[in-house]
Amino acid sequence: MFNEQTFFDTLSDETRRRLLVLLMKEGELCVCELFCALATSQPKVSRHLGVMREAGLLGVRREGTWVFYRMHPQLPLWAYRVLEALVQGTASSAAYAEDTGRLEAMANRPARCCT
Amino acid sequence: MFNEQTFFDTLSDETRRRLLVLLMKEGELCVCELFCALATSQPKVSRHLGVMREAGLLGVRREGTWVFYRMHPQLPLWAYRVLEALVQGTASSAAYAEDTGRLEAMANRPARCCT
DNA sequence: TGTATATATACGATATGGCGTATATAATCG
DNA sequence: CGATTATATACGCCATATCGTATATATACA
Repeated sequence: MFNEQTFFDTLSDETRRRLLVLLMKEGELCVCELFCALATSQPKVSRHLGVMREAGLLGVRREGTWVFYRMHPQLPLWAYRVLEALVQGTASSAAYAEDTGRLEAMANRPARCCT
Repeated sequence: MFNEQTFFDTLSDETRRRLLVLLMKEGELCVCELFCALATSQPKVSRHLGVMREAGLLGVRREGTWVFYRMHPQLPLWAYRVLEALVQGTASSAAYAEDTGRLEAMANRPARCCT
């Protein structure tokens, strides 16, 4: 079940907020797309995704060797509204533009993943 | 100016969230009302209020020896929406009911303060 | 079965944040 | 000014979270 404290702990980390904004906007992304978009290391992103999955924030789907993450379909409405407000607040930021820029610049995703 | 990281750091603490919800609902409260409502110590509440004031989340008004806190009037819209969603998520919680219960049970506030 | 790719986890080090207690500041009033 | 009430800050302690690096797991494919 969903815990308020855990939810806000999640939001207190910038990396996790960037991941959440991307997933809110793009719908579903694989791990390699996410750490490419954020220009950071794979273990770092995996750890943060794991935290959010255990917190009930994210849903996961495996397809071959790729793992796709998305927002959890049964997220409480109030939590979803918090995230929508976060997306709104982030929309015009330079950091978000850079993240989406790298995501869109990534060739053949996820078929030929970054390394 | 308003910092996103600082804002979410604020929300990661339960005491601060309880204070924010009370201020969102009640509009303006003095320090003694707040630490009575939360049934906790005065220094603890003062420190958290100070953190939120410096973060640009709260406005302050002094009246004699009392200090009244309220939500900052120029809070960014997206941040206000986050807080509205938090209020919604908290509305039916037992903790919130207890906080408001203690606040309303407090006699002659703020004229004759607790202790 | 062996290798390669994608993802997850373990571990030690470091940094940060919250707490309780004590004390300092600020304002009122006699 | 001295005392009282209300609020703010200082300090030391402890718990937790994040990071980088290394390694483990899982799947696909030759």
